[in-house]
Amino acid sequence: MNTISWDLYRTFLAVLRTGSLSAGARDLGLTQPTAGRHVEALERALGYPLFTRSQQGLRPTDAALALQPYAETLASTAAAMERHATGASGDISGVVRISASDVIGIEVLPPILAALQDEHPHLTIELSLSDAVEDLLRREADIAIRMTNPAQEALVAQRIGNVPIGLHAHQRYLDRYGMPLSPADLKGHRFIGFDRKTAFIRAMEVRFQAMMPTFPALDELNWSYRIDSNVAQLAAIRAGVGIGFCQTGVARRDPDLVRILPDVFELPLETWVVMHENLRRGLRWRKTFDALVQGLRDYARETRPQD
Amino acid sequence: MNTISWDLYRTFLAVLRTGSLSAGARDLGLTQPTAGRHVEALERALGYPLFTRSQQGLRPTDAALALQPYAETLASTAAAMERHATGASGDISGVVRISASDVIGIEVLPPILAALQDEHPHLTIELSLSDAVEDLLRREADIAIRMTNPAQEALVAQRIGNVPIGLHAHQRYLDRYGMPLSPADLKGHRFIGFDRKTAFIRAMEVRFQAMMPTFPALDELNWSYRIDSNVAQLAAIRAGVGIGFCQTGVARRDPDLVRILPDVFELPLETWVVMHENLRRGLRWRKTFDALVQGLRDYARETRPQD
DNA sequence: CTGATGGTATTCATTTTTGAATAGCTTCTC
DNA sequence: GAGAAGCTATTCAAAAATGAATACCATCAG
Repeated sequence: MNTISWDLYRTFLAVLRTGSLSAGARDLGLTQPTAGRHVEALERALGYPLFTRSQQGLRPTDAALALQPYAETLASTAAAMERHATGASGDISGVVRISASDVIGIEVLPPILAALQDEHPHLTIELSLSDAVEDLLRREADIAIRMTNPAQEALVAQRIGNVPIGLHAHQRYLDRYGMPLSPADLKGHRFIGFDRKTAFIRAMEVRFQAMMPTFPALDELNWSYRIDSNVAQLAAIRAGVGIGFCQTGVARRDPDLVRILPDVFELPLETWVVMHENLRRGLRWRKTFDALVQGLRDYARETRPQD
Repeated sequence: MNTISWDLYRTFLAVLRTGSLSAGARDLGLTQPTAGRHVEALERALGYPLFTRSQQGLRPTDAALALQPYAETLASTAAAMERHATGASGDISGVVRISASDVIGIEVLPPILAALQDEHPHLTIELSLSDAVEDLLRREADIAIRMTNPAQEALVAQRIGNVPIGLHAHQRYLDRYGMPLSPADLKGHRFIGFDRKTAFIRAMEVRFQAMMPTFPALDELNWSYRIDSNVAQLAAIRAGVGIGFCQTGVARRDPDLVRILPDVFELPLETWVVMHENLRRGLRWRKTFDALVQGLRDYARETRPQD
């Protein structure tokens, strides 16, 4: 019995992801006939079909979908291996992949990483911005900036500190609609919030109401601008759309953003930098990790009222 | 830039594991020249050597060793994928890989699994026996029998119960050397123990001394027969070599094995059956999981004094 | 209805990969 | 010191995988 070529798994995944032989082949730098042959060979090896062919693409069967997680793991591992492999080991060069939330990635990381790259010009940074927690054990990223204390073993973690979330609005908005001076004042204002409520948001709402009993019920507020992206919420705050949530560290940098009711509303948010411990010995990850810890600590320090 | 073929990683790993092109090729069903060409191609793609060639094989460079963990993950994932893929999905057929300690795998599992296979003749069982905890998240096994409460998420776990470890000896040994009736009596006896002390053993020793203050210090006992394998320890107990540690459930099955000082010495040992939650829907894993839980619960029940 | 776009299947020449055979080296055993 | 066993490197013919070209089908916009 001949074992199955791993390359077949790769094109299988590409076809599965893209939904067609042509697109999958394009992603892989192959041609459509070879992609077709790979899928065919895999199906022959397994003894059952993985896709139902049609003129507008290939629809995966249940069996194919069941295999997808494995193929995804293969892909992320191979990508991590290639990242690790490229770049001389003694030098600080090659690729480091960082996972962070979109706000951090857009508002906070650029200057930190720019300075790092100034120092190490051969270092390439891959930034993966999403609130989905990428799995460091599965090597979907090398280093992650997390908002939860990482309990998993095999990870190196450094606590940055608490960068709380506060309520903010632009000065222009406040000039027109007035500054809320008590929780009750909030009821008349326009609020920027989430569009669809994820499980995380829901959980936070509950925690939130429990923590801040003087705060009006969230349902009673006027959520007049709803968008899921935190960055887009921030943009809305800056544009004077209304009052929204935002990390105090980010808001503090913009002189026109004003914190609302700082004594009443404050949602703590722990920040951690986390890395797989296998990477600890690699110079480039170590340096990047240290730079992130340092840079984020500086950022966290800005957060505290210091003036 | 052309991406690296995943098959190169596979032969890279085989060569790394076996230490030579020839042996690696043999494992993979290839020939030595192709294995050599694969390694060469990988080195060319990365831009640095992975092995130093010699007449007696290939010695890996540091860079190669750094890449090994990734390749191992690839291999175990690909193996899991193939296991998952073979066997029709509606039927109970294909391969299930179980990880267990050697004692459990040799003394307890055979009848359970035999009954399961009687019922499902197309089911193939792979047993991986070691005390090394195989990682279910990394798919090194499908189902594991663990002695610790599995804290990781993404796992389905069922608690079996407490199957404590007790001191045991063969009747023949006791006839000749006498039955210890108090902890102090133990000092004159011959003991069967571990050869090299692992971190786990050391930790258990500490816990042990703390739990059983009336027990003599372990250093004072006469460890006259030392062997790391638990199965070999059991064999030694059965051969009348001396007094040794053994799961009470296993010992109870052999009428000639006598428990020593049951009221004084008892080391609790929790048992769990654990599985990756992705496999919950697969019929063959579900069935095997259930059979293991049922069979081990029966085994645990035997343990309790019931006569 | 027509043309553009994007998909699969098939054919065939070309390129690439592979294996068998062989030479040459080292180590170990008798 | 002879011989066996195990290894790498190289050569060359055979086998396998690939890509370009093409036919053909579905969908959508105008």
